[in-house]
Amino acid sequence: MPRPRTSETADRIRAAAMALIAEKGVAQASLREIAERVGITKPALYYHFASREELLRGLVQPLVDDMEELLAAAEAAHEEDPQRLLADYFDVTYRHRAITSMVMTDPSVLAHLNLAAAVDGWRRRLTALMYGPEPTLAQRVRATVAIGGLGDCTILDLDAAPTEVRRATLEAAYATLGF
Amino acid sequence: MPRPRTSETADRIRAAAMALIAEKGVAQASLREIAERVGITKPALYYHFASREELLRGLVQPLVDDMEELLAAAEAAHEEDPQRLLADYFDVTYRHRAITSMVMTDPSVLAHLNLAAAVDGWRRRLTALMYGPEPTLAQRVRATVAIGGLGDCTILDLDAAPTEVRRATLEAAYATLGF
DNA sequence: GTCTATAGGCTGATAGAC
DNA sequence: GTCTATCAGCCTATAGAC
Repeated sequence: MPRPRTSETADRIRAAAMALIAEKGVAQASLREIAERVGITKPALYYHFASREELLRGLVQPLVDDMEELLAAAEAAHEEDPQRLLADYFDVTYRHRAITSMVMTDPSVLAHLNLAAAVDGWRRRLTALMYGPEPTLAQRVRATVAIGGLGDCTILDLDAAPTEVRRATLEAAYATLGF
Repeated sequence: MPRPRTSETADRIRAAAMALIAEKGVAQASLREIAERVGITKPALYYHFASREELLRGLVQPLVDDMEELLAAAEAAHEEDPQRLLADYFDVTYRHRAITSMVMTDPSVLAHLNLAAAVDGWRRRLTALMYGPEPTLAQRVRATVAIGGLGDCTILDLDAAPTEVRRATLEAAYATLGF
């Protein structure tokens, strides 16, 4: 079933799926309703995506790819500066904040796509870069609070300029780390 | 439809539902599978619960009740000590960590039970107690990181003594607040 | 690329016997 | 309190016409 690399309809389907999932969660976002919003019928979706799961996987892939690339680069460069690491992590989650928000609002996407372990791995790898390969309990807790809380802030509605939110969030997360 | 105040079967149903939701998320926890685990048939559930929604609501109610009670008491006493407030908040979430974990793993329960606004209100009320009624952007961000990150820690598997996890978590959250 | 029609399975929920 | 039998409604997915 050869399909074009990029399809305008496929993009509209993805956009409709994202919006619907943000509103009602993954499980409630049915192909019927997605098709309805795009203005086509349900079977037409199957011309653009082999299955519902393939559609969902395509939604989160940009975030997954960028995060893996960031961590691989940081590990290769032995990047140890916590402020730099937090900033890079924030920027990736913020760039894909529509996806971040979707995932944080309904993490069952991760379970359904077998991505929960990957996300857990991101946290552990980030912690290892900042505190070394065998962090203490206190260090693991501090990293968890900083990274988890940072994620909460990227999706928080603060009616403030993004640059200010970014600065305030990075300051708060850095204070948590206790360096 | 008068039913006994406490029913051993109802408790077993709730336990099975909690376990199943923890494993597969709310949407995937069907009445059929819950009944199967309890060892009864699906219609038998309806003797104990009027609907699936009533069953779900009963699962999270203990956490909701305790948290509302904690906040009402803190507000009545004009409690302002951040360390005390964080500790009380941690203790409630930890006491109900099975529920906390369930909610954080799959927040769509909250949306389905119209509880998302309530949880958001908890964070705002806690922030107001610590920083006053009109916190700055930096203060709101710090409170969000501290409270959100604290929640992450109550469900983190750290293979350490609970008292140590508690101490480390409260230290990290307090450091975030920047007092 | 999109359609109509349909298969087959799962869901929450109810009726009524025991 | 629990059962069997059953309902309508929703789902993902496919077949085949245009």
